Amino acid sequence: MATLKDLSKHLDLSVTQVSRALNDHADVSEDTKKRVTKAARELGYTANISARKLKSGRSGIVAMVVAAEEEREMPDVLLAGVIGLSAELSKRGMQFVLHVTTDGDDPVATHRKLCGSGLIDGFLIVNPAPNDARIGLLRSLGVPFAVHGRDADQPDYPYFDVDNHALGFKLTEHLLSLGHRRIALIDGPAHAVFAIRRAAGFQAAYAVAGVEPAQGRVLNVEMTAQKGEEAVATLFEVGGDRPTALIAGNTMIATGIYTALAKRGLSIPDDVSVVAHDDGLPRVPIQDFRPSLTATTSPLADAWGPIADALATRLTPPDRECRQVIVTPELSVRASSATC
Amino acid sequence: MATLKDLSKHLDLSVTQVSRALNDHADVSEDTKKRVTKAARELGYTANISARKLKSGRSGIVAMVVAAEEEREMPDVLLAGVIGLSAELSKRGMQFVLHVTTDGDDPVATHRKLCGSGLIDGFLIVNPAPNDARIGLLRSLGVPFAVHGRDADQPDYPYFDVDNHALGFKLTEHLLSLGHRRIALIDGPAHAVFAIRRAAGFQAAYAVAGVEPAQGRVLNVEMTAQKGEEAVATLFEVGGDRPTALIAGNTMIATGIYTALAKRGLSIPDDVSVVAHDDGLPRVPIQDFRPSLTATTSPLADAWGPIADALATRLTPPDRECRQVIVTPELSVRASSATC
DNA sequence: TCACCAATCCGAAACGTTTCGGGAAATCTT
DNA sequence: AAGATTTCCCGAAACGTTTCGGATTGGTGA
Repeated sequence: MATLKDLSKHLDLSVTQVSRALNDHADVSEDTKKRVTKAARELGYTANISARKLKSGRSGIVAMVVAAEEEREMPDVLLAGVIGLSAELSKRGMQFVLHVTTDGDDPVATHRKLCGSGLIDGFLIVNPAPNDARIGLLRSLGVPFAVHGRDADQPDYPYFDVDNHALGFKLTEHLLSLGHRRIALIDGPAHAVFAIRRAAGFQAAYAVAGVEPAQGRVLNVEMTAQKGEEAVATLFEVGGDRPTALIAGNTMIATGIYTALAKRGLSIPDDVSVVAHDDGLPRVPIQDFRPSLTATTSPLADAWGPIADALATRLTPPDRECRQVIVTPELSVRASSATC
Repeated sequence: MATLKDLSKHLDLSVTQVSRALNDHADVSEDTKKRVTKAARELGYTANISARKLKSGRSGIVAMVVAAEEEREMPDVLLAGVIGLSAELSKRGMQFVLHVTTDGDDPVATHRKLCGSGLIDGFLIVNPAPNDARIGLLRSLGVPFAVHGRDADQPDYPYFDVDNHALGFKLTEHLLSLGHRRIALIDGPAHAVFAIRRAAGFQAAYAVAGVEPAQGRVLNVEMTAQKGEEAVATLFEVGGDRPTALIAGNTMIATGIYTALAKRGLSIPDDVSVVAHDDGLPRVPIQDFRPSLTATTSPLADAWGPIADALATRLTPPDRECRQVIVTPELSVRASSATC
């Protein structure tokens, strides 16, 4: 592989000047910049990232640590994240290290080790828990990171999040306005912040409508069709107090709900109204639902670009900008929700 | 972060000796080795990988490049691969870099660039094409790599592969022995070596049985339930020459076949026999099929360990062993296949 | 007593890059 | 025409590790 020294010999310039030319510094003439970049292309020069990192501290590599069990919990979402983030980072000339921890070993320890290994510029975190330990560690170590979601209301780090409170509120408010009172929210695991916020929005909608909130129920499950089906089973086996409307945390759960209700001979929306949040997962497109599904929409795919940007700007001195984005999804009313 | 120099000061030893102690060299006393490792643990020392790579050429990082469109084609398989490989490499103290190329840019160029970036020890390649260009590049560059599958009969590189010819042969032979003559193989994309080999095994079974091979059909599709369903539609719409038996390339395709036949009111195995190859994908467990599915089985999960080993041994001088493994799956006859 | 050997240790150089502190020549000010 | 400024350039040091070639012991056999 060609090195700076090779280039400098070939061009009869100092190594210094070649380096500065390639990094587009001010005090090198336009002419030499052209010559240098041309020669670099011809000789197939690529900067040695190890050497760069060693000297300057920048490698352009960011990492994400995911637990294998977490992968199993929400495979589609994580897959979308891995692909989306990796692609967006590649576009920005950065590289993406995915580190899967096997069952049993601690993600926080893994972060600590990776920090010490001296080749990673920053981290990406998805699906934070309340008061997330990984975030705590990275903050205390002063290592840059960006988060999909957030573990507090006013975080001091860059993130991209959906307004999950508003999302829960809108879906619930819609159903309440149609006259529903016994509504069940079937959403992701209770240890996920997004589910907690959505549940809060759900409660808030009851409060604003002046309806006794005890009539609402929240079920926390893994976000798969299978679990959605089981949740419906739980809700409808238990005698008289059946819900008249269901809210699904994503379209996979909604799929499960649709099949479970069909199995029971209950029709949508005549017997039960169903609404959902749509992440835009390619595997379960919302157009495929019959009857068409009333839903809030905010594609996961929209998140990866901003998150990559947030981390990239965070990494570039001297400003170390802290970019924070919250998007509020719109509600689209379709055929799956009707008056009670 | 603590460095070797910090340790050497703290222990009143030379940097050299600390390094040699940590790397378990022969000419350092057992006593100092103990002292050094203890101090390293206490001070939280982690070797700086950039520096190590720069000097010694070893970083412990291996990369895999996947194209985004390929991800879309076989999401479950690729996800399983990413998780499995990452986990297995982590176990061996190595790290796994996943690089997703966005639509349009060339995977081969990406490999070349990564080779030049000076931080990757070797590559993993999955799902090779016949005469794979990535393999050609890495070979010519002398960069170590290991392959899941193989692009030739007797490759000169480390790999782990299923005997896809035998697999296609066994499934077809089974159906032929039950009296079936019009058999359709619905398998992965025509540009994948595994599908080509299976098709060859399919043809070979016809030849050995002395049956006119023109009665068999091979369909190449993306390996999803959706595409499996569509394939059945193609096969059964076209008038009189319907197949009496179907072979599915994996359990996702088999799922599609089951639903498509059910929709048409065709029963398994009375009207149509169905057999499949089972990759052990967690999403579509073979136990869930009704009637139970006759299949060859070889879990993808069994591949990642051997592949990680193959690459790891390949990377360790001086021997640079070339480990090559082929497994032959067994056929389990169940309820989905019967006499014609 | 002396050379010799094994067992431990160490200094210094090197990997390829960035960056600090200057320096020479050309151009501009007065 | 002398100083000030701009423009372009360079040498050398440093990042943290590994490794080469030797150096220092204490002990052994002649």
